[in-house]
Parts: sequence; structure tokens; C-alpha cells
Amino acid sequence: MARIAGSSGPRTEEAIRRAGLSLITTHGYAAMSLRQLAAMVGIQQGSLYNYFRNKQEFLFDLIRSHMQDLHAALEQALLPEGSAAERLTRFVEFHVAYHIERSQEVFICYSELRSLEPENLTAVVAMRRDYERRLSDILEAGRESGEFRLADVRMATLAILAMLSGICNWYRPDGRLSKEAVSRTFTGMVLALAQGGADPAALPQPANLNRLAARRQ
Amino acid sequence: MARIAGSSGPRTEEAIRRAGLSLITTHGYAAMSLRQLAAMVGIQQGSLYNYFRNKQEFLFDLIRSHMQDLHAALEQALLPEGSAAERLTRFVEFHVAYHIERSQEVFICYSELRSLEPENLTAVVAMRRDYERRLSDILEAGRESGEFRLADVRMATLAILAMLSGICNWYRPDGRLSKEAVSRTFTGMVLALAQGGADPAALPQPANLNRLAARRQ
DNA sequence: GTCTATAGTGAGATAGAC
DNA sequence: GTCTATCTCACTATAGAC
Repeated sequence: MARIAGSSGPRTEEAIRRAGLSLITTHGYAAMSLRQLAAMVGIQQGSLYNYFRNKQEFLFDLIRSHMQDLHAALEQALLPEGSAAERLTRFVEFHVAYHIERSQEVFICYSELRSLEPENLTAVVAMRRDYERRLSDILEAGRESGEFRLADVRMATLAILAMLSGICNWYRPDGRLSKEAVSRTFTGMVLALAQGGADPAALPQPANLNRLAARRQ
Repeated sequence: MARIAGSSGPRTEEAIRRAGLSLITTHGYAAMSLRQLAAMVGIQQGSLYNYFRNKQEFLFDLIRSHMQDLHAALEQALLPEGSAAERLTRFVEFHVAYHIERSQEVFICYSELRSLEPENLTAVVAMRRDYERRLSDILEAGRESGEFRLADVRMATLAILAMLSGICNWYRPDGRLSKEAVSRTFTGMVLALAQGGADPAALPQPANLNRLAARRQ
């Protein structure tokens, strides 16, 4: 990480970005000092101010630019039409892939909202709402068409997003599971959740299982 | 919050606890200053050191004592026997109730693990593993008995816990939803997820629904 | 148990030479 | 664009009177 002379520019910018992501993910924004950050990049602490006006602006830039990337990528991935199950599958596949690919950014976007100053927070929350809505719309469409059985679309939205976003807390590229296995499994679980058929009372006993099956036909 | 004279003792201790929970939830451990904490309690900053040796110990006490409470409460709530669906239902009901009742502690236990020093972290992670295992065992039992259809018990465990723990990020006592409604809805979603029947390919069309129902009988 | 006062440290941010 | 040097401030933690 050390550096030789008075060089660089855009290379430094990218290095600061990556080091910042790493440090904030590990220790949190408040606990990360600019001295640490500079050391990791291999420059002096004062030099950082050629790249941002202050620490808060650095955080906001990280979060905002990531949210923009996320939106742009989602736009590409969403199906314009198709059954709700197909659209939901596509959404989950995208979400999982993105969360695995860019887990640090994603994690920070959830965990460091509290560290944003009010004005900056407002901007980010608006983008976030927009994203949640994409999922809500799919669930709502499925509920109306009868493909999905959901007691509450809002809660289902939050539940699914929490479940998917949790992936970036435990997924490790060198772990037991491949990206594909995770994607497949979560797609299955989310679809099962959405398609429901689970009245808590309905399924435990075999007798009830029969009733349910009959109702479905 | 202000106080009158040189009084108190255990009352102060409880006040510090509550103020700490609130501040850490809102701003995070690293961003909370002991001056803030003292001000919220209505004492001077130096007086805090009658209640802990340093800031880290305060955090660790909060987290550890909460984990102990959680384990004790879970012990009471778990069913010793019954079908996997019944046991899972009970687990979810407990989990939701607890997360709603003590959302600050729960949130901190997830979000401030990073702020624990290595030794303290080790202790907490062990307790956490133990808790996850309670859920894994239920899912595994259900998978073996054929009640549940799960591609991967470990991922299902993590998915369910993430989904449930997410509740403390958005639930508001004065909001649209009652505790009971949340509990019922999440129980339903978790059971649906566990009981599966969701090969991504299998369920969109009604034709496949029939096959599924037939197989279940 | 609480207060006031302060030691000692490390933080974010700025100034000016190269 | 980077460096060195430094300002200013807030923080954790301690000491000692009441």
C-alpha cells in the first residue's frame, strides 16, 4: 500500500474509495479515523482533503453513488412483464447477485444511514423508498392476480428485503456456498413465502394438510 | 431528566442503562459520547465511572445481559415436543414478541458486535450461535419428518432470523400494525417459507399446483 | 455517589512549501 | 497532488473535595 512520490490522482481517488469501504464496513463510519484511512491508502492525512471537503461528504458520496448504481442495475434487470412469480424470481436473482457482488457498499447503505446528516439522509431515504416500491409492486400484482397469498404486502416487502439483505452479513466468496446455490435457494424461499398457503393453523396436522390440498384444487 | 441533589444509586444505574440503549440505538456506540450519556441521565460525566470501568465495559454489559435474558426467555417459550410446525410457530411468536418488546437491545446486539473488543466479541458470538441452533434444530427436525421442504437448513436459518430481526428496524408501537398482526403475519410467512413447495418452476401455473397437492396427500 | 477540575490523547480540518 | 506542521476541539479517563 505504500507509495513512492508525489504522484497519482484518479488512482488515489479509487484507492481512497476502496479503503473507505473496507474500514467503514469493519469498524463503522464513526470509528474510522481519517488517519487510518490515509495510512491504508499510503498518503498523509491532510492529502485526503484534495478528494473531499469533509468526512461526512465522503460518506455521503459513497452511499449516494452506490444507490445510483443500484437503481441503474435494477432497471436493467427488471422484467417489463410476465407473471408475478417470474418477475419476483428475477428481482430476487438480481438482488442476491448484487448483494454478493458488492456486499460492502450494500452493508454500509443499511448500517450507516444513522451517520448521515439530516439533509443527506433525506436524499438517500427517498432513493431507498423507490427501490422498495419495485418489490411492493410485484407482490401487489401477484396478490391481485391470485398468484400470491399474502396477508400484508408491506410486511412481506420488508421481510423479503431483510432476508435478502442479510446475505451480505454472512456470505463469503470462499465459503461453502456458490453464488448460484445462494441465488437458487433464496429464490425458492422467497417464492414459497409469497405463494403462501400457510395459515398457521392449516398445516401442522396431516388432517389439515388434506383439507388444504383439497381447497387448492 | 434533570436531577436535584447528590442522591440515588440503583435508580441512576437503571437510568444510565436506558439512556445508553437509546443513544447507542440512535447514534451508534462509537458516536455516543459519555458527555451526552451523562447529560441525558442528568449527572456529570465523571460520575458515570461509578457504574462502569470504561466505555467498552458498559457496551459489553448491555449486550451480554441482554443475551442472557434472551436465552432465559427462549428457554421458557420453546416447546419440548410437538410437530416441527408447532415448534416453529412457537419460536417465531416468541422471537417477534421479544423483538418488538425490546427492540433497542436486540438492534444493538446485532449492530454493535463490531464495537466489541475481541475477547468480549468471542463470548457474545458463542451465545449467538447457541440461539441460532435452536432454530436450526427445529428446521432440521421438520426436514427429516417431511413437514418442511428446505433446500438448505443453514441458509433457511439465516434467512428466517434476518427476516424476523428486521422487524426491530421498522416496527413502531404507535404505527399501523399491532403486535398481534405482526406476529400472525410473520408466523404465516415463515411457515410458508419452511413448508416450501416452491420449486421456482413448479408453482406459477395452476396445473403444477394440482400436482403439488396430490403429492402431499 | 456526586461534584468540579483537569490530565492526556487523538480527532477533523487548515495553511503553506514543494 | 502531496507533504509537513499545526490549530482547535472533543473525547475518555482520573483525582480529589464534599
